[in-house]
Amino acid sequence: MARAGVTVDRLTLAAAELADEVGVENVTVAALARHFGVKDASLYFHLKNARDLRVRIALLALAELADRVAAALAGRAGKDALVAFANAYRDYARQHPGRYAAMQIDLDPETAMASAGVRHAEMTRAILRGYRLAEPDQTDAVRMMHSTFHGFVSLEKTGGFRHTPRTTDDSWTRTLDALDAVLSNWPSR
Amino acid sequence: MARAGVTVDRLTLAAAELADEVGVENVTVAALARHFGVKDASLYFHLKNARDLRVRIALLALAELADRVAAALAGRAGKDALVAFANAYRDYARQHPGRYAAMQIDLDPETAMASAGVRHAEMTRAILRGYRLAEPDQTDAVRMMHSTFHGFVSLEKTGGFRHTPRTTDDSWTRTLDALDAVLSNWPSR
DNA sequence: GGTAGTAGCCTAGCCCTCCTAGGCAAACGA
DNA sequence: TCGTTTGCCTAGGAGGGCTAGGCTACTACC
Repeated sequence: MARAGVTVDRLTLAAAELADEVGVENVTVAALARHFGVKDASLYFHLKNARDLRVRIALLALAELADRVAAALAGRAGKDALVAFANAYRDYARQHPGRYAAMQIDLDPETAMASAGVRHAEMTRAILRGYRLAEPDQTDAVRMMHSTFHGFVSLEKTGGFRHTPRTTDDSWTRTLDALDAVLSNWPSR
Repeated sequence: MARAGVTVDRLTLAAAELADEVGVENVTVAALARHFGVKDASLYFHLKNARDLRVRIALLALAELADRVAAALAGRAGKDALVAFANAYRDYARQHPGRYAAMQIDLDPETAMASAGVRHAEMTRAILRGYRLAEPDQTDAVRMMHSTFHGFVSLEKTGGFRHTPRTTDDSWTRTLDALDAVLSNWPSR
């Protein structure tokens, strides 16, 4: 009988698309096998286990996001760079809710170090060059930035902002204004 | 044979404790049934389904958190209130990781409106009284605050800050300083 | 205090997912 | 063309989610 031509990469991509459609929690090895017209047991030739699959989705998403952020950041500095970074981040999360959710998985340290998350962290730090912050303020600022972005995006997604009529887009713009303001004028100890 | 004396409240509490121990994703109806020395099918007399159980954990957590925040806020104003709120929030999330994770479930609008999440939102807004912000800045500031808290706590938990030596406690303190600074000096449009 | 009704638990059983063991056939390199 | 590897298969066990239908312990009311 003809082979389906399954590879780990095709598997990961299909899983990522499935995640965006039906949510990560519904990305199962069995569903993926059905998508390829193959028995679920066959996929264990390519995958270690179900967690392995989710980790691969997360790594794919991290790489894609880092690419997008890098493209958005090219040739920009200061607030311009901050806004471009933030919008690339939020847009990715909204266009790929499943991939974004998958990214939140707890990676073990070695995997995390080998992932595009490192590139991501470096780019975040690069933005702060425009704001002239020395250590340890720089680390604190990086953490605050990332917290704000991630927090906003995930609250927006789970409907945490639904009870107020104001559009989330407007709040997002103003939050970035505020972030730019603190970074420009970081409080001293 | 003697009855186990299972009630929805006891079930929810046990599930919340189980969530803190083994993670929400491992809170199963079957595991809960074992804990009460009862068959899993019996629990469907008390619960609609597995999702119902998770929603109940979320509602319990929201109520507990709102209580803690309310206690922390009593008699405080300005930055003092901001810091007390933030610490109550973060402490709860760290002491009850499973409950906190359960809180992130997507509640349907009616359930959300009837939950302690509303109280929580009101208290967040109350803090801003000390900063004299008019609408719509107030809403934007509430959203930014909540985003920062949630983002920081969840990144801290999933290990997003592990790659830098600086302690998360220090970054947290400085993030609150920065937040206080922007709220005190909210940028105009 | 007997008894009807209901609340609380049971068994049986179906479907789904995860995963392992062992087998066979297609594709490929020598 | 003939192994060897690669890719898929069947069979099956373990465990979670959930339904249907039945029995029993408790409660309330006459």
